[in-house]
Amino acid sequence: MNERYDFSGIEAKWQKYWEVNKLFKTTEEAGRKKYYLLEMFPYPSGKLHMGHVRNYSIGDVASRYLRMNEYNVLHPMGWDSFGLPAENAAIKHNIHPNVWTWDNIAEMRSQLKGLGFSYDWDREVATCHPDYYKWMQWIFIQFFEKGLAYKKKNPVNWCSSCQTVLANEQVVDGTCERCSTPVGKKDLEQWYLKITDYADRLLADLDKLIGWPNKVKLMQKNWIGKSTGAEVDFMIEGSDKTMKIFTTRPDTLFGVTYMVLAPEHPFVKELTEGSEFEAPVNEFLDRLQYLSDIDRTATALEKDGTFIGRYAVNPLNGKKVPIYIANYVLMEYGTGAIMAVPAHDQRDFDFAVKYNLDIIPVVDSENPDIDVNNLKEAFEAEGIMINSGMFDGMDNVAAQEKIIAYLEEKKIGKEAVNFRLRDWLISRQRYWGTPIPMIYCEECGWVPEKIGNLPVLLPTDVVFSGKGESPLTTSKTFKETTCPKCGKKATRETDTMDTFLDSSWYFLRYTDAKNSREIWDKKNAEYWMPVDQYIGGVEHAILHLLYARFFTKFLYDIGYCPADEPFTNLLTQGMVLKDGTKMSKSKGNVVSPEEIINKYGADTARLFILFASPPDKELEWSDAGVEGSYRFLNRVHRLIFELAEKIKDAPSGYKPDSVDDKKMAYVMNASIKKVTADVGDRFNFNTAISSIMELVNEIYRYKETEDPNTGLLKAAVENLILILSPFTPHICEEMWEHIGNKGTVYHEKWPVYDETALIKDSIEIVIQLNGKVREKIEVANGLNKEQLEEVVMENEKVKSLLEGKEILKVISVPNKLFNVVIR
RNA sequence: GCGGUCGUGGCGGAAUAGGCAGACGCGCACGGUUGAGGGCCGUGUCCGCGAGGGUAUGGGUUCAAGUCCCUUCGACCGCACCA
Repeated sequence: MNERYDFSGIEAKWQKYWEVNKLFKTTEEAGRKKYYLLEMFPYPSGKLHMGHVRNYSIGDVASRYLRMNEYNVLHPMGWDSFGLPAENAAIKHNIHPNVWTWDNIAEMRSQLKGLGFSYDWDREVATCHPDYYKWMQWIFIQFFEKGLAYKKKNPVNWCSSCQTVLANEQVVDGTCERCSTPVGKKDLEQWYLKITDYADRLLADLDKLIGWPNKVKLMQKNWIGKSTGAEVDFMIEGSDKTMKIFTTRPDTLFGVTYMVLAPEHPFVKELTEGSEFEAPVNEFLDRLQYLSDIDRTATALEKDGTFIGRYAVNPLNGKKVPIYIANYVLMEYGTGAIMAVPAHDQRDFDFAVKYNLDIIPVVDSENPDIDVNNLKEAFEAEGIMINSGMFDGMDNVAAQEKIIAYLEEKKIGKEAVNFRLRDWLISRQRYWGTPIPMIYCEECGWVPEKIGNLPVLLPTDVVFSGKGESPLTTSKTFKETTCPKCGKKATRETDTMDTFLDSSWYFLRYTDAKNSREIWDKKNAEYWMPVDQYIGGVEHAILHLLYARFFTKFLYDIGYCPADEPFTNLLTQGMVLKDGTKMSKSKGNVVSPEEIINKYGADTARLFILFASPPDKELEWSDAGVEGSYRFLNRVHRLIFELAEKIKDAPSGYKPDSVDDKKMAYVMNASIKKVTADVGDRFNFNTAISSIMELVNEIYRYKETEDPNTGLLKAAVENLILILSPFTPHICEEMWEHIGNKGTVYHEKWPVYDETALIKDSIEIVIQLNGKVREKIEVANGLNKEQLEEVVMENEKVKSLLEGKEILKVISVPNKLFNVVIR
């Protein structure tokens, strides 16, 4: 150790030591308490950004802390390495996606190592590696064989810029989540995963996830969007068709004054063909088609529709009501058709007002200010049934059940549940993804590739046009094959999988990353799963986390995963901001980790990023703050360098005698306690670090006192290095060695604090009058209520404050405060 | 529009179970060390001369409120015609 803090020398030295000694290698050890700590793996875009540094610094502190607490910690890292940027780079720079991706991985891996993160690199995975996507294909085939993967033709979201379809989840405000291009519709035959079969479980099991932020659970809940109600059949006059609708308000059935079909509903054409209404309906449909998805879903969009010339019959009261098509009814939700009750639904109300349709109230408000016969807006609250025949007078909530029972009895409807969640469209017309391992045979239909033939390798003889169709179709060797079932000529699926599939199970592969015989040894999954702590950005609250839960449940069902939820605890870290906004190239406010590491070292970068803000909140980047962290490490370094000689021959025990000794011992033990709680229980690294700073300040003070106890000084120095080591491991290794230790601080046990040192002889008591602080006094520790009252009342200042006042009440809180209520 | 989170010094933030508001750090000021600068060390730093006041706003509960309840204002996030 030099007198000067040579961070680059220190960091290179210890990173090499860790690597040579395989310090972070983890093996399954039966009987030892395990902890699976996982950070979201990155997309290898080129270089790390500050968000990565934050994510992985949080994880690394937790990992190192847990290891010092003798957990067997699985802390892996890998690459979410399929995806569009590689392909776009290929088109732009004429470099193969494979080359581009692996170059980036090499660069980012070395950056991660340069930050000193304690990963077990022997378990590294990359989703673009055939050893990985082989098992991705295997999982897909399991889905197919269980009937959960299917192909259907449907109008799908199409991004004209990315030239591919998008899942519903990837459409944000009507635009592509990646490039913000307005998303259009295209009728295509695509592969889907039947996530809707798991909707109920995905919803119900959210309750089990007590270690997840409520915000994330709520977002998932809303996304799944379960609503309960009824399906009701309405006869269409002069047709053999029945119009099936879904409603959450069966109690309002008597208030139906018109019906609406979604414009895309298949009935529309049939019911209008050849009639005088065909022309106006087609005109309306043309007008709608013209609108983009954004316009169509905009809030401000006015209700618009047209009568189609047909009538439906209300099965409860036989009433004839007109059928409309309207822009506010969606084909994708429910049955694509609704009953309209303008009196009790605001959308229907708006539409009825515009087209001068009847408004019939069937629920009366108990609030006298609301006249349901003269509504200014829909009355959507609860009330008493009216105009509803045999149901009149009932409470409308109770009436829902009764009406459903009646519908079921008459076989005109039934109780029904609807989800907002749709099946997951997983086909992508792109190259850089896992080939879908399916083969189409004229005789046998869609047949999965034989397991023994996996992986279906990505061909390399392809053309990257970036246009419309999967590049795989341009391969001369890929498409033509034979049917695995009947042996006849057949063709391969040329689409690839959405990369979100790859990331839906990587955490399981880490448990046995190099297994070439099977996806993983079930014993390993049994040992490590579930992930105890998952850490990543909140931007994955819906997509990735929902898909990962879905995969885990499926793999659980087929016996490959011991847990039916993947992540016990979830920490969603906040964004890294600069000047109040997200760092981005276009804003020119990016601070690169590389430049910070070169200037101050990895330890300073880690320390600052953990100190500046609690992990789950946003972090405002501050160059001055980085300087401060660097200054602190220098201060620690100087302290240890100075004291090393002094404590060399110090005794290993100590007995605090003087007031200074006791204070030193107190701060030392309080810091250990605080850091243990903040890191171990709360993930509040910022306050842990401030407590370590207080310890450093106290050691600085104590060493200058008259006769510092060298044994105590030694203990303080050792404990300081130990509790600081998860945050800034390199400098701590160096200091640990410098004060005469062999080996690595990483193998040391986390220090325990001495509770007795935290008991002070005397305590400062706050004295309040009517809740306002008026005086503070020192009293002996441990006085009970009565003793405390006695001491306080003897106090001269208190006596004078109370003079001439009437004491109404006293509140005595031992070791804390004393409040006198006076008049 | 609906749902949620959150408003604390000049700044990042602390106050973990209702009990001393502003820990720790940044910045700033002054002093020391130094040939100077930087670095380092020390002192001070919510407002007010003071009594006192103070956690966006106004109210409530309580002996006691940053913390619990309600009002208003503001910021941010998610969803957005889901029948």
